[in-house]
Amino acid sequence: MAVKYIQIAADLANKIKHEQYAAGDFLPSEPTLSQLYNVSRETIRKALTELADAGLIQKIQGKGSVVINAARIAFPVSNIESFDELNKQKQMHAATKIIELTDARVPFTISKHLSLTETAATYVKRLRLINHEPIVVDEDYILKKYVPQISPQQAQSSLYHYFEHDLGLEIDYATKTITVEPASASVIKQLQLTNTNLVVVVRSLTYLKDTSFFQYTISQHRPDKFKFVDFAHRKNKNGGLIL
Amino acid sequence: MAVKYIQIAADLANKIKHEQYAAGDFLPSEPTLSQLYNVSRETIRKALTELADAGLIQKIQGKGSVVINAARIAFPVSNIESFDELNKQKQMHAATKIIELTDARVPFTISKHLSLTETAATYVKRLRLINHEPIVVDEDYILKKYVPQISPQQAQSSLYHYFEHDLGLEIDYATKTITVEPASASVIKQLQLTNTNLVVVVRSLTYLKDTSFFQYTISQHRPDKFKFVDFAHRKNKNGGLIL
DNA sequence: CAGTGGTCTAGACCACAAC
DNA sequence: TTGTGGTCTAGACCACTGT
Repeated sequence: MAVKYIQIAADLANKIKHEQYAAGDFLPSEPTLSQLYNVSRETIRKALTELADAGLIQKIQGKGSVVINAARIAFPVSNIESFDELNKQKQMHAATKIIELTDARVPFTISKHLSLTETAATYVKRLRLINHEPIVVDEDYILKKYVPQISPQQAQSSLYHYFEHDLGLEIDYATKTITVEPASASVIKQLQLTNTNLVVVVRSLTYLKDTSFFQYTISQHRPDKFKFVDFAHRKNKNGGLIL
Repeated sequence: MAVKYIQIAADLANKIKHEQYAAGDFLPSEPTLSQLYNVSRETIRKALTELADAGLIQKIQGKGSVVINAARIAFPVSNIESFDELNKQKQMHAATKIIELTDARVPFTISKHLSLTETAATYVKRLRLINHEPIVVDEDYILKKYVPQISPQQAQSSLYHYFEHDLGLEIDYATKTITVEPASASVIKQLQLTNTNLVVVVRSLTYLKDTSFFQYTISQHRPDKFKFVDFAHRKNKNGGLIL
């Protein structure tokens, strides 16, 4: 049996999705929900906080919790999603072509920055295609310390699935930068760029639940196929927590 | 006097910043902090949750809260920051040049999508320069319903400051998309693009605390000057809350 | 005023990590 | 087993929104 507030959040999210609570409606008040689900009010509040963080509702003091217009748009690359997960969600035909799979060391620019002691890694370079069009060139450095071996079969399918389900690694967070940069000749060829030499570069540093650095990824996207969707609450209204 | 858990979070954040708690260290346990600050444990937990959301610590069940390597990188465009706020943080010389300031209506592609009833807006087009280089062309549609008048002086400085401090509007959240698109001839000229005709386009829909739509912004960035930094916890491990 | 969400408490029990 | 964080409760008081 899972945790109550997650169950309640999932239940409410489902009702919002099926428009039992439509956009603009108010949810029942916290005391009411507390009775409905037969839990304490704090538990209801945790559930509602989940929904607010997910952008499904907006809490308004003195009034209630409003369901937000769920007109969200396509292809979110945020929140540490993998190519494979994206693919499932969007029901597109995806394919992966391995370009390289060797041993390597995490680039020095990264390892010095993180003061890594172990830099032995597996390097994987892959071309991602959607509906038979090349979209992304992914390069991964995966620390040997956590994943000693990666087979071509594993690189072919979802590495995340392999890491999480088969190896039991728990990925927790990532820092990501997005820039636009000129591509190398080989990447231009692989992505079949014609009118430009620019690609969108997403660099990710991925960490495990115990805060250890685990993976460095460089994704080079075709600029005409790239879309990043973000939902953000305004912050720093309070005590700061800056930098 | 502000809220306790925010104060505590700010205090801890400060101590982390000044390396009283260094990266890799564990914070005192929750019961210990509870005694130190003379508050209940739930209040401590709220403070720690703030720090975790901000990416300053990582909570590990059974072990404690670790201070995360704060080697975060520059120029975060996330979390609904304004050009002006960015400028202050980074201590660069910024300037704004107004290109256009007229009445207009929110573009139909947006208004139909949000089923707006009121579409009367002020349109502002501005060129942003950093260290005397053109960086961004911003176009804003601001609903007249909330901001009847915008003077050139106000458009020249920070509109956010005007909205929040002078008008008392409370901006709460935004949805944002990032794409790469060919620029118009005028934008190419304004941004002084030479080797490319591509710009990074950030489109934002901004909402107030009462969930009402308030502003639509289109920012066109010089690709060589664009950088987006993101910090994300992995989600969807729990009950879902998908889409 | 009554009803809403926001904060806070003092305790309880559970899940996990380390010894 | 001990100590850690994770969940949950039943109640309290405060701040804000409406009437």
